Amino acid sequence: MALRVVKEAEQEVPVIGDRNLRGFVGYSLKRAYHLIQADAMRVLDPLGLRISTYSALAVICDNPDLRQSQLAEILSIERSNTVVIIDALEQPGLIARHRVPNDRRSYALRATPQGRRLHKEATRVLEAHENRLLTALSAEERQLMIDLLRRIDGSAFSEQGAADHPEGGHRHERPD
Amino acid sequence: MALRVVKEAEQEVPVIGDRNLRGFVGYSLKRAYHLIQADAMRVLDPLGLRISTYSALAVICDNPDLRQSQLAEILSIERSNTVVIIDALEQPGLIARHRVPNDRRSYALRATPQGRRLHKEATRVLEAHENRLLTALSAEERQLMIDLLRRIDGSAFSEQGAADHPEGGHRHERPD
DNA sequence: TATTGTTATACTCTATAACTATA
DNA sequence: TATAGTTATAGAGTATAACAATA
Repeated sequence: MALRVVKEAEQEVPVIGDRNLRGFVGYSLKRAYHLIQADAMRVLDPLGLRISTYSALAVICDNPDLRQSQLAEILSIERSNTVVIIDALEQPGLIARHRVPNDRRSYALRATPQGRRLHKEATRVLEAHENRLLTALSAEERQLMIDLLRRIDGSAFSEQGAADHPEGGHRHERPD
Repeated sequence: MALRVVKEAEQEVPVIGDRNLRGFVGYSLKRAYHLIQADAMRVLDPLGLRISTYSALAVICDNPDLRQSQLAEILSIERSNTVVIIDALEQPGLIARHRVPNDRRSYALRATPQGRRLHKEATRVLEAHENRLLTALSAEERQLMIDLLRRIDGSAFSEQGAADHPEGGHRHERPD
């Protein structure tokens, strides 16, 4: 009994927690993204897809004859990282790399019928997943969220003063 | 000239892009998070911090004598992953592991004066970073965004019907 | 038995540099 | 020379299982 009193005394439950971190959009973004991403991975796994391969498959289905570098630009990933993703989609026959007559450097990516079928099924699965995870938000709030996120994303290409500093693209200005 | 015409004809600029993916909150979340995270890493680097170590330092500063397992719970990370983070903070003397008299298994984490100083500076740097990246959003919209994200996060612990199933915490119910 | 911290390991996503073959 | 695809490699974050010390 005395032991229990001591235990409670030393436990000293923190009342602050991460309250101050919550003031950062980035921190709240990270937590929400992690939850959704983990569940998305879980529901895609039985279909043999990961988030990256589903995203690529979706873009390829919607943009026939896309080239890999265009895919990279659309998804904002590095060209080099598209290779393994494309490989993972081509191997099970979900997409195919077709040669382009006029430019033998590039491939025209096209989804196969199986790829389109799997894309449809995965999309249904993901919609159910979001409906399950986002019950706390109304349809309007979900759209509002997407719009706000889109504005963060879009502002990356026109930051404050970008027009005044035409040199632009100064990413790594290590001060050392 | 003829070559240029052919080139334009084959280029076939995609007009869809990721439009369908944009309908997923998870996708927009991922893109926005990635932008913010990359810039946060960049501005924290000169201070010798990463996002994970800054977050841990912030929580430790705000919750003196925190134990590592409590830190893990607050940040929603695995206990095992706190070890390397704590090490990275203890090594340069930003925090200290103090022994707890009543429980020799656990440590009481406390920030040093240097740790508190660096935390303050890093917080200023991160606030500037968010102000720079989130110019597209008003202060009210930023708070709205945080609130919406918090509701996604919070709903993880009280999904639909959770009140009816007091066992709670059923995270990985693999259907296989 | 249960819990705290720990180690080891693996997986996902991302970033960079350098190479090849074409243009 | 510039571009498309590729390879190799590294880093950050996360997840799981198993262990020793302690409760």
